[in-house]
Amino acid sequence: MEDNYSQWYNDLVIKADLAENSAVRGCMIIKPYGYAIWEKIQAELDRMFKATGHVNAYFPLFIPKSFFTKEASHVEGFAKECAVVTHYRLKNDENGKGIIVDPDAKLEEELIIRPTSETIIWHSYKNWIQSYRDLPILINQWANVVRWEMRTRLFLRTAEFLWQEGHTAHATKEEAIEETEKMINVYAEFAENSMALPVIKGYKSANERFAGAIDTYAIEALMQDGKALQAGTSHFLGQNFAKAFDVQFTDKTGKLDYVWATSWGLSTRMIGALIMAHSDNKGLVLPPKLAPIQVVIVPIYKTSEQLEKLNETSEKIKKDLEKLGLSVKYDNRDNNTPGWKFADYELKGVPVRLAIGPRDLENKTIEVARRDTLSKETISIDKLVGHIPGLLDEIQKNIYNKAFNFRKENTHYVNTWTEFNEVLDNKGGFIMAHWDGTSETEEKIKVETKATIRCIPFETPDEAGKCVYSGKPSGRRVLFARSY
RNA sequence: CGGGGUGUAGCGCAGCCCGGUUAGCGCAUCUGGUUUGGGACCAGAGGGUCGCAGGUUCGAAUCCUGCCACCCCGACCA
Repeated sequence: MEDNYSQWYNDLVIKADLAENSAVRGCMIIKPYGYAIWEKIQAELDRMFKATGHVNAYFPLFIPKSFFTKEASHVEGFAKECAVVTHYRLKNDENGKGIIVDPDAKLEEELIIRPTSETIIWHSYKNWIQSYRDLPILINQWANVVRWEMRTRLFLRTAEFLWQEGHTAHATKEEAIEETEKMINVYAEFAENSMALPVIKGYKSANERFAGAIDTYAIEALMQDGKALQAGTSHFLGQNFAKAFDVQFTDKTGKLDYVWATSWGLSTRMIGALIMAHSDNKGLVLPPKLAPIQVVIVPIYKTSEQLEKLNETSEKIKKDLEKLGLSVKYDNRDNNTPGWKFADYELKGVPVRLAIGPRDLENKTIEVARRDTLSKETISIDKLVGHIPGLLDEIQKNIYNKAFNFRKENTHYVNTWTEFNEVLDNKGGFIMAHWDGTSETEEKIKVETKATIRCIPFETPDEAGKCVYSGKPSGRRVLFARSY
């Protein structure tokens, strides 16, 4: 494991052409290649949301301050990290000091740049919901949000980030809880199938719960440096927001009741997760399902006659692979050597690289290289197109298995406080340990070790034990880790 | 907001302690040529208000004061 992990990671991101720090504190520029990864993530999630009955909509970036004050715990949770718009105009300074904010253009009510959209959305829902016939509302929005964090980290915690946020309204508590569970399952399925990232689904403890939620479900993933990353959350909001925004409906029996709510979100942090879960010393390793370029073809030649012949063969291979729905790049730029291109596409994480030269043309062969194992084989061109789809599947599986085994090896079942500290200091990773269920104990553990309860896993067997900290009885183990 | 560190070419850095020619190196860029099966080589060229503002001095990237920005470690968090 790398000691200078964060340094290595920052270098990688910059070298990999993914992002660089902008002049604005804690914001990121997502360069085209990084954005292409986000577009793949978006496309897959959007498909899954629609398959589960959701539709997309868009709400304003600006939220009047008064909206925020309506839900008490929500304000408390977000107040400390809001960017606020106070004026709407600039003017030339009379003393010639350039452009200044026009003091006459002060807004009567300040506008908050959304850190999340519950408040403005529930303000709208009030007008959309009168009867049980208006329910459920199942809306998702793709948006940017701003959270003025004290400390930022590229991809993992930037001041502005892109995400999707789902906001649903339901007639019954049961239906809302079912929705909350459904969406955490969608996230888990996405993480495991598309991102090749094994995750643990579970409940958040009261301390870690979303501001304004009754219950928060989360998926937690383990990064290669032994730290946990919260990869997606789904919240059961109860009737908190409905009450705060006075959203009532008439049910089938004619009785008036408050609406039940959920919200769920997943952000560009996932790009960071992808990088930190799968990368090696040569750069990114992208799972084929999310790779903007799945196959790259690099020609090797000396003369322009050779290149012409290679162009012909390569373009045909490219077309044949594209017919299978694959994304293929043929890189015959002559300003870089093949060796340079090999290294560059490895840095970018392209799953499969094909190299073809005069020698191959003679033998009717082609070199196939895998990014995940860095292995190479030479196969007959005739068999190539039939070979690639299966190879991509295999790579996808292999990346998942590698991450799964890593997590398995780094999940420690500990029973004593000494052991707990030893594991944290020497190995890191996930710790499954008993906990007495109190916020007090959780807080003490956090202060002493920086480890928090990542989640109370859904699928953990009942097991009598004693709290690793207080020694009080516990009915099951929970997941501890140091996290991002 | 507390503790530490860094600001010198597009990027990465040396020079600063101990002030003194025209501020240097690697990568990248441009031109010409030779190259191309794992990050090519040779020759030449362009590119700098040394973070900003004061001060000390005959003379400041270098010393002093103030400010600003960024990074790392905490508190906060997706």
